Amino acid sequence: MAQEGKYKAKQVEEKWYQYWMEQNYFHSEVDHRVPYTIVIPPPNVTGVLHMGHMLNNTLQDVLIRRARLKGFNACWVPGTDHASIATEAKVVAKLKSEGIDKSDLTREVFLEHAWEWTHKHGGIILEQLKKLGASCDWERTKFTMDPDLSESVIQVFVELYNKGLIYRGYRMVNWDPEAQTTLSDEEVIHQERQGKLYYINYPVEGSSEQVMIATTRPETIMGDSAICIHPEDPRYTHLKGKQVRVPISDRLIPVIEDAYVAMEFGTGCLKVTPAHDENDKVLGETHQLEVIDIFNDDATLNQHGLHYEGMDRFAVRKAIAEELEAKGFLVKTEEHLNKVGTSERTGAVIEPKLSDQWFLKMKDLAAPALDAVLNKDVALVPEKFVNTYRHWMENVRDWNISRQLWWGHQIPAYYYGTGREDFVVAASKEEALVLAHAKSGRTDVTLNDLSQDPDALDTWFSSWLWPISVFDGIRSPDNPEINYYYPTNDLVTAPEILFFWVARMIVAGYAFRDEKPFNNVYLTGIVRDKQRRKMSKSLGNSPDPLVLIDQYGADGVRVGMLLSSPAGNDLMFDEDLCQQGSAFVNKIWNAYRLISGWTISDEVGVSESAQQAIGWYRNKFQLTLVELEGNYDQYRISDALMTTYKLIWDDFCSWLLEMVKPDYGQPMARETHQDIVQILEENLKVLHPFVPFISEEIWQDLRPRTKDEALIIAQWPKATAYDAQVIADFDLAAEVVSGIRTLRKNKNIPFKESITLTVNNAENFSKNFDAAIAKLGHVSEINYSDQAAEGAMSFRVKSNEYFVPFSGAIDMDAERSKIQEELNYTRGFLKSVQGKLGNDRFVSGAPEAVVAAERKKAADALAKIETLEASLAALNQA
RNA sequence: GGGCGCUUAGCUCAGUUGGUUCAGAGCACCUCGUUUACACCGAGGGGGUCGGGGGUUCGAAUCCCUCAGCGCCCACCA
Repeated sequence: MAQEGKYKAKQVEEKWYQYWMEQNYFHSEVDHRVPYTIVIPPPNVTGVLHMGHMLNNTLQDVLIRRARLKGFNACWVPGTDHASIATEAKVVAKLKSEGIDKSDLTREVFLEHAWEWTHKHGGIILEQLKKLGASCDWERTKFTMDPDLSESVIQVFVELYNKGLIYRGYRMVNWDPEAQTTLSDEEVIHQERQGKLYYINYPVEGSSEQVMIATTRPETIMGDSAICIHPEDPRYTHLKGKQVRVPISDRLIPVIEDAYVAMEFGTGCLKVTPAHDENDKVLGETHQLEVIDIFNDDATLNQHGLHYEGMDRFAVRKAIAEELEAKGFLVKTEEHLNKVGTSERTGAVIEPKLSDQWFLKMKDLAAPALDAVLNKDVALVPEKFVNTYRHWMENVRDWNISRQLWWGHQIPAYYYGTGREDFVVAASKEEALVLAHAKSGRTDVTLNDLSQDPDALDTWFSSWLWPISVFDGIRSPDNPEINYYYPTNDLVTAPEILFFWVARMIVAGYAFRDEKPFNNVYLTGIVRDKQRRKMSKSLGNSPDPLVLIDQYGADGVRVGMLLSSPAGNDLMFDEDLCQQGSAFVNKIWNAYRLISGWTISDEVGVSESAQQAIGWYRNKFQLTLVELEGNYDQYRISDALMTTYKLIWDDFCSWLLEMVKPDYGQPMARETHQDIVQILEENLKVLHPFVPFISEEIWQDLRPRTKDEALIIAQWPKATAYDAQVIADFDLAAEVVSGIRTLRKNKNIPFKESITLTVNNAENFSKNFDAAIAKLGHVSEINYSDQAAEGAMSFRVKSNEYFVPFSGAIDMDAERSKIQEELNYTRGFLKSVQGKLGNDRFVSGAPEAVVAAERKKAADALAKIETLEASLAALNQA
């Protein structure tokens, strides 16, 4: 079918995506084939597509489509994450805009709102992925709060608790006063902030002396329980055993001694606030100090804050500093740069807070997961992340898995009394009751007496099971699906969640299936703008992916994303890349237009140049397949794309099609056309993972295809042996063509005007591509001669010299100086090679092959000098 | 404060075990070219003392040391 006009990406893309869906090509079921599985990093259920998703999912789609073409049973499981803190925050904000406060609602009513929100916005992002061409098995779409996945989470919690790995502890945790929940250490981002160091005097009881301490948080003096000095600090020996009076709150607190204090920092004297600092808490325990929590959950001061009660911590800091100064306690302040922990989600400054939380012991669980990565059972790509991973795993701390949120999996712990240990852990309230009876020894406890822990689990406590739970491998560990699809093959995700998610999935894999969750982890870079800023909504520097797709087509955007994204390196995104992507798509389309527009004839024979060209391309294609294999094996996807890009643009379009193209107005031999179509079809297969839509469009347009013959499920080109000599010979021929073109350009010989070409030193010239050279150089006749032609322009390729008679006046001087220049260069080159060969240490020290290569170079250079000298002499004679 | 990594053409990046098939690719740029698929094009071309310095070696973009700049991860010094 002859094709006319521009390629209409949008129409084509909608058409084929719909067709693929209708034909169910994306769906995978257990069968006899080898599986190739990817589980998607589940995006937030109410999130929208951003550039990071685009990159990530394009990569996954490339991998899955290639696997499908290679005959694997390709299964890409999509889904979404309930993202407890992010989603809850959105719902809270939405309610607030309607004048509803979360605290006015019961848990049940709030959850109704949350579900409503989820149903309304949930899955939008998956619809957006379809626009990109993502060939996910949509029938398998999962959500981390689906009933089966939720059950898996609860089951795992109960199991780990029963094994003694989950415990409830009163500990210092990271409190986000804005979201009013705790955060794991990983969710805390340390930022450098310019702050102040306040020097404050505490009066020593029973003396007129004062002792000066340094603190960055003067507002916490209300919670002070002691002053701490180093036991060997000579400056403070006299304070031992004394008491001091806390300014403003006017309480007496002891002076304690502990080697923890750094004598050289500040004044070497430290105030101890056990409720609000991790280290102080340890000191407090060692020295049995009082714990005074001065904050409410929203980080305003409570009754311990005296007249500051109800004020925000930062306002108090300022106010209290003023009061201290007014009362003469504040000695001085200094500028001080310190690291402040902030919430990854809300940006609020983290408040260390003592509270009851649930923890998972990580040390033992982490061991097999660490080994797996170190011995490359699970390969991280690029490898540099292994170091980071190891460091984290070797120093892994217990995981705080409880969150003071409602949206999520409620912790399956049930309290039956007021004592610290009056609780049981069970999958259901009914089971809990049985356990409660047993544990308490009381049979009068009823279901109504049981109250479930109000906290929800950390989001990652469900997503760490993802590769297992999507195949129901927790609840039913022996089902055929999990046995078939697990472990999955590749995981494609961002390095920022290496610890949050990837590491924990590996831990879960070994903990619950005694097997890794995936073989390879491909860590993509972060998508940044041209100024290297991370693309983010708040900066407003991120283009809308859907707008890009609208503008450049999904194929164009996919190519654009992949053009510059080596594994692990950040991607400097620039819309020009999409431009380049759609230019490539356009190029493919136009090549097809050319091919489909040719007049075919049974009357004409196959031209010699076409025959030579097709022979060459088939070899070149095979070589390229080998290269592609290498690119993919190393997850060098952008290299694989570039390899394909050059194959199509340069080899196929610029060389092959130009060589087979019939002269103007002439028809093409049927056989040639068939060969070209067959070659095009093989090209489409290697193109398909990158540009699925246009490749399918052309494939389907070439000839009618049944539903079993779609490109998406075609067979990857078969690898056959190729002749490297043919490729090398063609490279030489291409250089000859280039030589002719340069000469034409320099001498202003228009292409229309045919030339004759004389090859000197013809025994070294491969005649395999003479017709191709003639076609591309518009050469009417090729002669072979041992002698330099006279009255002709010349150029050289390797050891051959090529002459083109020139009708116009020859610029003898220019020719002479050109040859002279080359002669000088070659002589210099020979000299350096000879110098090397004259060096005994080189000849004896370097490997023989290297020395031999140098000798050959010398001989070649010598021969070249001779021919150059002869040419020069001939020129001088003329 | 500790650990890891980066610095190669105007831009984004390749360069596996040190050896002129290693100084490359794509884009951008310059020149010429549009009745014959594509100007989202074709042909041709210019451009880097491989961050600075030192060392090892017959030979270094590649190995070692050092300086400068950048990035990431981890970390409780008030």
